[in-house]
Amino acid sequence: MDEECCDMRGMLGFLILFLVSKKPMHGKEIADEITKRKGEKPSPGTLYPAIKNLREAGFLDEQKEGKAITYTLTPSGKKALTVAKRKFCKIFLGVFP
Amino acid sequence: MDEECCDMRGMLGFLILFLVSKKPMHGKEIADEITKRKGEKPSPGTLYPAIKNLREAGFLDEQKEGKAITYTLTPSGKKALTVAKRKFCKIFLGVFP
DNA sequence: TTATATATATCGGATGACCGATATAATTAG
DNA sequence: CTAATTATATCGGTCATCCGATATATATAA
Repeated sequence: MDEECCDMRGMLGFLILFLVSKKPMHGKEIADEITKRKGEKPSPGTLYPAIKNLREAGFLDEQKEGKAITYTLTPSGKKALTVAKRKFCKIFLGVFP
Repeated sequence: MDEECCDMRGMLGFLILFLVSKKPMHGKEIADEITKRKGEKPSPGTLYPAIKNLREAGFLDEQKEGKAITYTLTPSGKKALTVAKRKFCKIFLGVFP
């Protein structure tokens, strides 16, 4: 909450699933894409635990490539995203032009 | 985070501003509308402090009517919502069909 | 080889969303 | 009138998002 806008926190796991559904990504790429959309870079302390949670929930697969770890959606991750998208669109119906 | 979907928490203040921008509402009405959209009722402990924060930020005006308090957007609340909507649409670009 | 840059990961702390329970206030029902 | 219902509000606690700082691991540069 600041002077010109309300707090826009939340939905991080959902956003990560959505981004990774578009193409496989490693952590830094996810961070960069979120930076682009939010205008602000998420800190490592935010991003990596969130990725870890999604992995532990079985929604993300990881593939180590050198020092980077590339994430893709698991089948249940795809299902979760489908459900989440439906929920999201219902909650925020009318916001998008 | 549950088994079939990621955590969808967040954006509560934004959602309240958006709902109130459509028509003046009292607390219970806001709760009912959120119930409709989320399929789950927000608890009083969630809703009223969030409304209070928005009021204190100057985004909501209140008008007591019997025991109900009807909320409307202040001019700066309208501005805040405009900014927030732009941010929201950018962050979640591509999610809505 | 060592030094630097870059990607990943964790830590302790803060804040908002969230809960269920409880309390208060006003209106309606009996 | 009293009792029940309904709307608002707070409380103590949990959890995810969020931060900046720090640590670890890997690749690249010198």
